[in-house]
Amino acid sequence: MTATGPEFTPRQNEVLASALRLVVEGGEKALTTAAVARAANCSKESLYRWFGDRDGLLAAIVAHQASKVRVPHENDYQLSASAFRERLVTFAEDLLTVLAGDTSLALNRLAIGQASREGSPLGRLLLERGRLRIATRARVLLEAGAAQGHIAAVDATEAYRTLYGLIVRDAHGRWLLGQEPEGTEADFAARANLSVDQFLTLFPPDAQDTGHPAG
Amino acid sequence: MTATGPEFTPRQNEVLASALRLVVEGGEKALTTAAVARAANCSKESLYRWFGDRDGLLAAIVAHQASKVRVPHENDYQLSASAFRERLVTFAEDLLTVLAGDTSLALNRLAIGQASREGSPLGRLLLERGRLRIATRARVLLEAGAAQGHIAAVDATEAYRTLYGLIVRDAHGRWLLGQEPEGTEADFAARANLSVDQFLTLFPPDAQDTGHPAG
DNA sequence: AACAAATAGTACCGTACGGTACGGTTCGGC
DNA sequence: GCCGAACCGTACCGTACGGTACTATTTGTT
Repeated sequence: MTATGPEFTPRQNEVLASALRLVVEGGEKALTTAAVARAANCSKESLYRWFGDRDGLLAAIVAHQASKVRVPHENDYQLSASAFRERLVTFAEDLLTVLAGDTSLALNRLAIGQASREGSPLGRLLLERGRLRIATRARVLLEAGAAQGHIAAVDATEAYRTLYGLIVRDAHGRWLLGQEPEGTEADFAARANLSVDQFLTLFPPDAQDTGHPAG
Repeated sequence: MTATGPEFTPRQNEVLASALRLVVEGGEKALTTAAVARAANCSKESLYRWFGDRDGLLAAIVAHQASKVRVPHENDYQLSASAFRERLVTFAEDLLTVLAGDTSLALNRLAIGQASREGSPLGRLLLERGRLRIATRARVLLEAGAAQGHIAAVDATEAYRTLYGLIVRDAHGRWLLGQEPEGTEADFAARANLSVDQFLTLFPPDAQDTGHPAG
């Protein structure tokens, strides 16, 4: 059951924050138990007592940070078309900002680098506690928009994935591979606006009940 | 200058193929010099003579495999609208098939896992010899299509990135994180068709010269 | 046949790192 | 003030791995 989060003591959170900094700055290679102990002013013995082993520490880092993914739970109903569009644009900007951030990139690289192992628990953690939450938030918004006739009423997951593709395209992949996110905030805003325009073009509100917006 | 590829001897290619198998099956952790030497029936000394050090071996693996990215250089002109669309669908299917493949995923994971290092040569290698080639091929196709009036004549790079986003969405990210590509060939074909439909909706041929297809 | 170059196989070295043990210190409970 | 738990800091251990050295064997050349 995992009880939705044993969480950690404040001290342990401090240590995890230090460990996260190491990962962000130097990648997985920099995350040795000795380095964490030194950076966090704690003993290796404590690390092992708290997190079991190195893998447990990695998992704790990801879980700790992913738990900070707080999606704003706003009321999406009774939105005008323009307000709905504004919500989508904000979502797009937030998504780009998060994905281009040091922390997100570092944790994704960490989890992806370990994903060859069977089970790939880090990847699952990131998928379930990071991406899934964001996707859920967006789906709620999209379903509300559909209910109010702002967009075509189709499968929210399909619609969300299309929206994601239009917003992110291949940028995340390029960033993960080391290409600098040259995007300024203004660029992100422009990208967000354009992708939402495109999304609304593909899912126009007038479609009566056809499941395929572009068929 | 790098002379577009010093390439390797047949024997060295054999060794690189063995090394690639190790990476695909066990990730970077499985790629120890001893394991490569054992798997390829060669000596560690030869490995170091040929590839310099472990990083050189990694780079050689990526370069070797990336050099196999052979984009079909077809004649894209004098295509009917339906033939042009068919080309796009084929491209989409090929892209999904490649990205979902074991080898691509393993090499991307490898390069991404190392991308924290400054310079991230593996990432650059993959970007320049893999993604860039594919993008170039697609851009040529798109420019031809635009020249023949099959799609709106806009910046080919922008159009390609949108096409990529519509085809791949967040699937690549999920796969990289360890989620199984549940897609069968039929699923890929359906996805390819739908994404091309969406793309053609966003870049309709009738637009005279507006740079913004959805603005 | 003689020789040189390349290579397989193995043994070896140094180090870095995961994990453990231990002494000294702080801190809360009684 | 006393005790035990938790914890820091450090020292320590075993191993795995990157990289090197050496020998035996093959291969190609003259």
